[in-house]
Amino acid sequence: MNRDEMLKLDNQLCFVLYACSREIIRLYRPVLAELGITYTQYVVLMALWEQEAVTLKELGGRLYLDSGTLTPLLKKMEAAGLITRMRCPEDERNIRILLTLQGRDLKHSAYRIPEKILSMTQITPEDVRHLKGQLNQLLQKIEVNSEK
Amino acid sequence: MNRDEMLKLDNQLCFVLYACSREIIRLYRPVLAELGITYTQYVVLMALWEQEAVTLKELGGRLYLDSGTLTPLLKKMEAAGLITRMRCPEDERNIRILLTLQGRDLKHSAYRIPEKILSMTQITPEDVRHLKGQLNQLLQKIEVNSEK
DNA sequence: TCAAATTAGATTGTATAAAATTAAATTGCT
DNA sequence: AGCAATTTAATTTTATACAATCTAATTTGA
Repeated sequence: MNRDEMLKLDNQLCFVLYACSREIIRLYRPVLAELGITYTQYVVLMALWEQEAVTLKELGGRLYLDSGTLTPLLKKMEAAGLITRMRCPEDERNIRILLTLQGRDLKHSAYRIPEKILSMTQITPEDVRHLKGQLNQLLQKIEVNSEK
Repeated sequence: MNRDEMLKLDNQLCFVLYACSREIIRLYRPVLAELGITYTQYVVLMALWEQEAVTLKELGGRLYLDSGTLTPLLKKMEAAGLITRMRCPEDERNIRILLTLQGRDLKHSAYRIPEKILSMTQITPEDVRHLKGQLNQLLQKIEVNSEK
């Protein structure tokens, strides 16, 4: 591939990732709107359904988001009654994120989401597994490299 | 996989896509900053280096971005002297996007970018090709399905 | 023991994204 | 030709993202 080919949009791994990510999130939008949440709020909830009482810092590490994104997002979710935020007594610098009953209950409505999205994409479970594995490997490589 | 497993973050194809996309764009940021552009501006330029004089509508279709994103972005690029925007004489509703000499010349500085990013990710050309193919297939499936 | 360094979170400023709305222009139909 | 329906670009509104900076709490080390 010559240098002009290398700059073509269709030869960019990053561009197809960027486009795919936005297009899939577009599929989620109407489905999540039924629960009154956005995609970012959905990933926060998934993280908390797995492990509650994490700090903002830990949550950010898990989701690859910093306090500049999370602080306003979590304040909105607190105002919506999904979570509570409280300073840790043992170290006042940390904020601990907890689910409210409402936030915990929302999981019941969320159970049907994965299947719904899967049916919209027509992708086979095997392809999902394969693709997910490759992307996780790529993510690992980037993490290792940017720590240097 | 039971329904609780299905809601785990690590089992979401969408989440790894979303995270990967943002992390790779993070790698581009310092590289593109040397040219004085952002990642979105870079994909606009790549599209225009391939085919100039497209309308805003056509550009949006190519990049999966709508006018709400492109209009302010293109105005900024015009202010930076990279492109010009002009109404089509044959159909005044359309805006035609043209590169300036400076915008066209920026391609010379851009030639070294793909290799630079590749070396930062440590991914093999074979893996890139494979992953790119799978993501393009997924993108196609989403497009076909959301047109219904 | 206390000043310096570190850390977590909040704030600020800039840049995307995308839905909804508005305004302008064109097209198709009669 | 004339006008209603359609198309299109731009604008507005809301919600992320993220770098850079700031503040307060904690830890470190001389």
